[in-house]
Amino acid sequence: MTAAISILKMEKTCDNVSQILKALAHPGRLLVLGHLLNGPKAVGELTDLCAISQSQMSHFLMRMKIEGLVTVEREGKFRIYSIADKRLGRLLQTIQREYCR
Amino acid sequence: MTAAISILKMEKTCDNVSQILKALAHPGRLLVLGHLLNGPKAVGELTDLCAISQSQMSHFLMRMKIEGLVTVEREGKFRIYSIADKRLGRLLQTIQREYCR
DNA sequence: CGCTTAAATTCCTAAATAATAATGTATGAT
DNA sequence: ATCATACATTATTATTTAGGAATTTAAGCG
Repeated sequence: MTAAISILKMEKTCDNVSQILKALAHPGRLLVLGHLLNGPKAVGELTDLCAISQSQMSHFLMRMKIEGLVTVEREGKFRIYSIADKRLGRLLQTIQREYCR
Repeated sequence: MTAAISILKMEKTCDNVSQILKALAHPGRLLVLGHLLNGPKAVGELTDLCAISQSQMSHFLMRMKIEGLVTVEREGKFRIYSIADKRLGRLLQTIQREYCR
């Protein structure tokens, strides 16, 4: 029974999964991820796009980096953030498809 | 450009979406929803399946009902909870597919 | 009616999260 | 070496959330 397997897996993974979802579950961070879904961006770009303070954006990004949702790479004096992996991309797309219409 | 549309929608919906995700983002509630994905269940059943206290389960269910994730109906002295809609079902399945393996 | 079971509600305390402001650090340009 | 830019870090306070215990409500049964 496939449902039973899912539950067994879920019992083992729900702590990690809920950590990930907590990192997603914020209007500001969700919007940042939405923009990153369109491609990697520097902090300043994201700050402009989301119209929030530099400090708050930095906190958002730090949090999401710690949780493994985003990755950074340096490019001169900029830092370019990206969606960390395909799984998150697919999850975000599902969220958009189901709830952003 | 479909991505731009998504961002516009996301700007409008991210508060609501993040509310929903917050309600999901808890190991206990996630597990409850996992069980409900297998079909409607009474509070006592869920309490046994998840091995948590009656009080905590009731808190979980109340929270999720307020956020519209679950629905209740009375059946004698039991209260039967269900996943509120297909959208949530699909979201949960995506979460399981991507993160519960 | 009084009792039991099922579940909700209230109350309380601890812990996590969020927001803002201020300060610090690395890089590139002059 | 100095300065501006880009971003991170720290500190602080306010708000939310979590969890447990106790109480309450509602239904069914003797």
